Amino acid sequence: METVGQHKDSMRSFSEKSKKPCHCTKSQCLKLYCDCFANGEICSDCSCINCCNNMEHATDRYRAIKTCLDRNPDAFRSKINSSIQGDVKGSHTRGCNCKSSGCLKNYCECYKAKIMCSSVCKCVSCSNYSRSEVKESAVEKSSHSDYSSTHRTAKSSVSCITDAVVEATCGCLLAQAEEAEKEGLTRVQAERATLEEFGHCLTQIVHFMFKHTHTQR
DNA sequence: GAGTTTGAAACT
DNA sequence: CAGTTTCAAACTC
Repeated sequence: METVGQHKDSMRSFSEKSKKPCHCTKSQCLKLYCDCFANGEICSDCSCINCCNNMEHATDRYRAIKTCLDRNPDAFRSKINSSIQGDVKGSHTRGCNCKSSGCLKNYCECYKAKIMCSSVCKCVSCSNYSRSEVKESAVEKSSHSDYSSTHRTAKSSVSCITDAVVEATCGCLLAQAEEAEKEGLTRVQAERATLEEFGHCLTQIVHFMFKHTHTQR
């Protein structure tokens, strides 16, 4: 038999899209530290202390919202650009700044949003990119957290062809050549396959450059 | 559940 | 704008 409480819970989760309750203690839920506030929502069923993120404190709340908007007009906009021409991927508008998580834990806003890090990120030792897209990620990596490549190149789209990109491209070509050898292709066939791979690499690079001349700014 | 780690947000 | 502090979530034990 269903209890009243259970019913209430199911109604709640239905009407509130299972909003996560916050546990703020010091921010009064009036700063962006509070997820409810940051999502533009009123606290409900949270375990926060001294909460002012409700209609009883409407004035304080509006004032806090204004303060945030003064600081950043996009403060309440989604930080995720949801699409790149229908692609599943998105990108973080400001990127992350992770140092210790490798961008592989939920501390990382990109990882949490299930998106890969991009050139706007300033993360260190990033591992948040797809292995199957080594080429593209190498392009991206080279322009953010790649400290192994001697010095940082400017984040301009023109400087996409960095050491890391060259290295990744060579890696792809080598892999292709090895594969051709393993498959027992003739020399001509192998050369053709490798050249085609080179073409793919160039396409990726050009796509990336194009993409970022449009997404950045 | 307490304690630690983490990185965004806030502050200086 | 860079460095530091505050904060709450994520994580670990």
